[in-house]
Amino acid sequence: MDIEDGGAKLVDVARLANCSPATVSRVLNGNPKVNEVVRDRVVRATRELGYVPNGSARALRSTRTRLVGAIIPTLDHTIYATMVDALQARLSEKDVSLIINTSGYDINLEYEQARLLVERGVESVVLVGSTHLPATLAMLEQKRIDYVYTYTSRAPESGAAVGFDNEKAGRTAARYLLDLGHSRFGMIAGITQDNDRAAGRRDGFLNELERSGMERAKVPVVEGAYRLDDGRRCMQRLMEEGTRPTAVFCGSDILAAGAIKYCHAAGIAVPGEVSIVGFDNLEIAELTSPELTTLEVPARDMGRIAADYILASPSQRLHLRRRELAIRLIVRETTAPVRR
Amino acid sequence: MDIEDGGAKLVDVARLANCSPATVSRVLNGNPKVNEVVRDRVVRATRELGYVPNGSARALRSTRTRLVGAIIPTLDHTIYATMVDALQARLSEKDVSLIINTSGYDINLEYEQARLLVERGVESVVLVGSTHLPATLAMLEQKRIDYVYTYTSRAPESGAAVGFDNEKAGRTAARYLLDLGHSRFGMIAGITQDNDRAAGRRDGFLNELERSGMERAKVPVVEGAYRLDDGRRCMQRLMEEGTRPTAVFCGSDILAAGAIKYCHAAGIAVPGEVSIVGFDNLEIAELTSPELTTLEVPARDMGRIAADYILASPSQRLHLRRRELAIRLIVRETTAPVRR
DNA sequence: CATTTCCTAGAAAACGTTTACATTTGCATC
DNA sequence: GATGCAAATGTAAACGTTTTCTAGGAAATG
Repeated sequence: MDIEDGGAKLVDVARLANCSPATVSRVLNGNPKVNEVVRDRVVRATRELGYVPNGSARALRSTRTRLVGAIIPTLDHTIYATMVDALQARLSEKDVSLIINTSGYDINLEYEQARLLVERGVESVVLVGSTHLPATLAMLEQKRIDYVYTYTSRAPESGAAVGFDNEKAGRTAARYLLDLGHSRFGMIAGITQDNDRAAGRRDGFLNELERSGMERAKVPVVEGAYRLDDGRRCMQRLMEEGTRPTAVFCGSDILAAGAIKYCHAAGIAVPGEVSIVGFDNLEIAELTSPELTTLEVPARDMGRIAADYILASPSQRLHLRRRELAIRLIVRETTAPVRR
Repeated sequence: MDIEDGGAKLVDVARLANCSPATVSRVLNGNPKVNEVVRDRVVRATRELGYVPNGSARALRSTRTRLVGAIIPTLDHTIYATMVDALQARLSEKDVSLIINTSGYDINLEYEQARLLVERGVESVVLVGSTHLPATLAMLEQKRIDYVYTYTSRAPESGAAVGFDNEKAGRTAARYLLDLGHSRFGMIAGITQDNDRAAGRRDGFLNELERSGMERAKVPVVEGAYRLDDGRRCMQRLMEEGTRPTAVFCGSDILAAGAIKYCHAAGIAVPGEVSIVGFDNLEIAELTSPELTTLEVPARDMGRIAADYILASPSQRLHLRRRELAIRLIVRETTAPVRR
């Protein structure tokens, strides 16, 4: 009986507790119909042997893995890291484990990772945005794995969405700047290729401007990756090419922070000569000087609510699908009425 | 043959490819000794059925899960998120999945999470720091699961460490400030309870000052959580109580950023009246004004190297254990020679 | 006291793979 | 032409649980 080696198994516990494996299994799974004294023997034996159940065997037999997968663009961007943090925290309260994968904004890579997740037997998948390979969704549906979109309110046919309306958020930024009297705009968007959120924000911004009589084509839009340097470079292009805007909307606080840094270096007053609005409300929004006016993305809430959806029973879920969260405008110091 | 339902199984593939399950298994696992034409039939059948192997069954039979676990304090702190990002990226190249857990700096919670990871059958565990419950390590060792410490160079008896020497880093900060001529110091440390890294930095800092003749007890040390607000509050205490220091070392860039904000608000010149050194070299170090002098933590490298260790064969591993990375001092604008 | 009911616990059959071992086949060798 | 060998494939027994079904008593009922 060399239990030392691989570790004790269920039968070892059964033997020590002087009962059948079935009974041990019942105790472990909280099955109520087992005598108290027997239950006690089992619990004691379990502890004595340091028994840890074999999850694979358990999953194989019961067809329940208690595993959830998440595929996000990157963990380097706080906005995603925070969502995952909240998601994991909530899931682990219920002993559900989270496998995380980063796709680097590449939907083909995302497909491969989804495949691996399916193979692992995840019961749900958290995805970011609504742009995915049809094959990815088809695979999940075929395997009866439900998935949740985040950072968007555009819900899939069959599935859930916990997020916000990026287009509306873009409109909000435009509305705010218009109300400050601005009439010459620019935008630094995230890379919109395969990124519905970045594209949505841009479209909303331009739509609202158009509705107020601006000519869409005359609003310069440059795209950059979510890095300080790109923000700097993009701002430079905006300020040096064509007529200089007095108000710039950035698709991320990082881009905005870079833009502010450029202005400092170039001697352009913020918000005196140009107003800047960011997006995300990261911690850095309080660190730029002047402090950054921005739109708050409820990353933590999304993670928590996505977890709640996943943990809910099928009947509860019906109410939880399609949850649209509000985006708040946080006014700080980088915006001001246009100078006459 | 209702394959539609649960999805095709290995036997279904075998039937369609007109061979035995064993052969299908061999093809799937890249076993070389299978005829090319048969292999081709199998591959075709696999694709046609959209077959995805059952990971649980596979893991149960082969005793290999290709699963790795990581338990970190939080994903909200960029320094950890970045490490995990790199770790995951490297692991997924080899089709190894990463389960992540956050412990919120609580080593009891860490134990529970380690337990769950063991149950899931992870083959390795990545831990942060060297302070863990003995029970946690005992469990891992008993189950023959190897673990890797990160953010520290203090390696466990049986196990690996990829990180840096926190004590030495603290000494570096002290040395640098001493060389600038400072003689009145203060420190804003992270919470040192159950946190060997925070404690190590503090000790190193104080040790080096002591070696230069300072009286250890006369150096005020306040602790704060890694949040802007705490940095602000701690700096206030440091500047208002006792004799005012001319040089402050902070256990994190976040704390340093808060400290700088306090100085702005209080009208204290940085670095004119007080020099500030941070720790981590986060993106925010470039966003404070003045820009923050700090020590760079190689988060991405740690993640990558930890992954390399995990993926290495047992024989290769011997060389990879105990990897100490260098900490670089990044001089920016928050430090200056002491004013006479 | 016989019969039913209820509850607990055991026996044994799954779950979908991998793999040790056995078998077949084709070839080369003597 | 028999024999041996290697390579390719098949057979069947695991892997460690959960769960269905059945059995054994004890308690309740008539």
